[in-house]
Amino acid sequence: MTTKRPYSALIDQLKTAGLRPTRQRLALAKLLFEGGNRHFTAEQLHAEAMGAEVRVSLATVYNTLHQFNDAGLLREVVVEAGRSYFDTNMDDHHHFYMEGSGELQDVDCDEVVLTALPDAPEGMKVSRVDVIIRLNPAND
Amino acid sequence: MTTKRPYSALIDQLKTAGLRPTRQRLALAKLLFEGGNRHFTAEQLHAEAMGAEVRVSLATVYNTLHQFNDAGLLREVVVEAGRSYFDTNMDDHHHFYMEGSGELQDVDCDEVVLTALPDAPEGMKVSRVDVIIRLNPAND
DNA sequence: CAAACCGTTTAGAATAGTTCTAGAAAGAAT
DNA sequence: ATTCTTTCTAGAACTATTCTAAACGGTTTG
Repeated sequence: MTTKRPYSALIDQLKTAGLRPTRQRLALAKLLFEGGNRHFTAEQLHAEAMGAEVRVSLATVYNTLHQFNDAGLLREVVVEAGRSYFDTNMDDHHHFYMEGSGELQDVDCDEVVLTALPDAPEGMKVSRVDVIIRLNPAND
Repeated sequence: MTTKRPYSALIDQLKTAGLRPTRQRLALAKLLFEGGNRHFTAEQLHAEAMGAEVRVSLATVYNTLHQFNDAGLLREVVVEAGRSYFDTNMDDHHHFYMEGSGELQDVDCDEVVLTALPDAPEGMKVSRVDVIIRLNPAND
């Protein structure tokens, strides 16, 4: 077993990203990256941390999420004005968005095939292509 | 000339949508739909209205934009958390988004070809597919 | 045309989500 | 240990948006 150094992988990831492995960052990273991929808002993560043993301020949650985003450990998904979602799945993929419940669901990248993309305008380069499939309850 | 009934088309559109053609709605509709397609935020439209002859409250701008959106006269585009953009172009199309400047640009739908889309989950139907091509300044 | 009716507008307050601030705490360096 | 610097915190501030209650204005009716 490797229980002696429980979070060495996480610590290394943080260090590599130029982030000191503080108690708070480790605790949040643990919540986020242990177990499968997740979608959540800052408020949700904060509530979850408070519910668990972890005591972090909301400001720290926001800071940490942005730092993790910049470091490529997670990504922000914009589907709704006035609310930021984050996604720990860093594979190339897209999203279903349930407009009623506000729920997000991953769509594997091979299920959405983009066979044509326009050239970026002069002096610009594409940083990312987001495909959001908005869903409503069917009433058949 | 047809200056006698200058906005009869707009008036009819509003009536058809179940909206009374009030002074404010007509003035905003005029700003929005005369001249080509546009991207803007509520604040921008409000500022523009104030700059012109039109006196409308910000709350009315928000109300009107949502009513127009629901009526299918324009559509909301979500590209950035914490800020709503609206687009008067109702043709099927997608968007470039300049992450630096916050500018939006239309991408004709035949420039983005989606050859595969996943089935919507049970009991759901697709209401819209948004493709957002995020751009950054190239530094070649 | 007047009166009444109800949708609409308004200014300002309220709210939600996020960011900022200044001081306290805690890793890291010496 | 001491210093140095980054990070954390609570709470204030800020931004975009929505709500509220009262005033207004189209519209319909008599």
